Amino acid sequence: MPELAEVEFYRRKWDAAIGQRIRAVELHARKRIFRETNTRELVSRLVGARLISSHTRGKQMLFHFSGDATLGIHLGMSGALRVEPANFEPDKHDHLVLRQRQRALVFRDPRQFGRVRFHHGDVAADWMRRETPEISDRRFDQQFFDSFLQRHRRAPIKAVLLLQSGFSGIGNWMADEILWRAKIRPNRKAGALNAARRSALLRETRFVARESLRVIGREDRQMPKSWLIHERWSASGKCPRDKTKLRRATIGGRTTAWCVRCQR
DNA sequence: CAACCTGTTCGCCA
DNA sequence: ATGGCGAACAGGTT
Repeated sequence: MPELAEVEFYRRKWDAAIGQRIRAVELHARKRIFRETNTRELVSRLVGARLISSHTRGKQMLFHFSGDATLGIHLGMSGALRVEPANFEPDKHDHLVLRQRQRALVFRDPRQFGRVRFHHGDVAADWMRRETPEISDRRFDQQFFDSFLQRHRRAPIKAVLLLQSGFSGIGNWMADEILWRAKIRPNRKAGALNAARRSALLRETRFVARESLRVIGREDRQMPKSWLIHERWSASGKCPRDKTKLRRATIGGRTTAWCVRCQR
């Protein structure tokens, strides 16, 4: 499931563990999820360390532990974080288990498009750093937005919205939602949007990011009925505005749903 | 049984 | 050198 707001939702699941010591770490170093990660160091540094804090940068989660240790988790397409009782027994897709006295912190990812990283030291590793401003950041302004679209002017706007180097945390359903709200056809070239439409697109990008973060924090997380997300999966999906049957096609390498009537 | 999937990275090409 | 695009990664679900 994981895009911006869901990543935030999963990150918070491990908040229950803050301040507590890790007593044991269980993983299988050969799994793809640990590609290019020093798992021996991960285990040796995390055992005995306390979880101090965590945050997200786009879809990347960062968990900070005592002793300058940072665990990075990316959920990929099918990843999830859970908190389980102390006697939890992992199955084959539970790739990482951090055991505390009262609970087990679990990372599960059947498809293993996600990734577990580890870094020790007070100087940040490349994967922890990020030049890209978050959508909510003041630096994500019209100037940044316009120059990013200009740089990718030959690509369809849908594909541009999926580039994490500009739209931190935006994924497939959010991109469709943003374009639908801004009434822009997903296959329109990014460089073909005039100033008024770029302004609308920035506004709707901020709106969708802010609203999904606000709503998805709750356990019964459902976006409002009026949102495109409820219609975009079924073949019979209709535009929430004018009830036109949605069109579906692959744009920017992903399945895209849009309304041919109100998106131009 | 086949098609499909809320993500990223790589190699090829323009 | 930079950007666009299709393929590959893998297993569960429809």
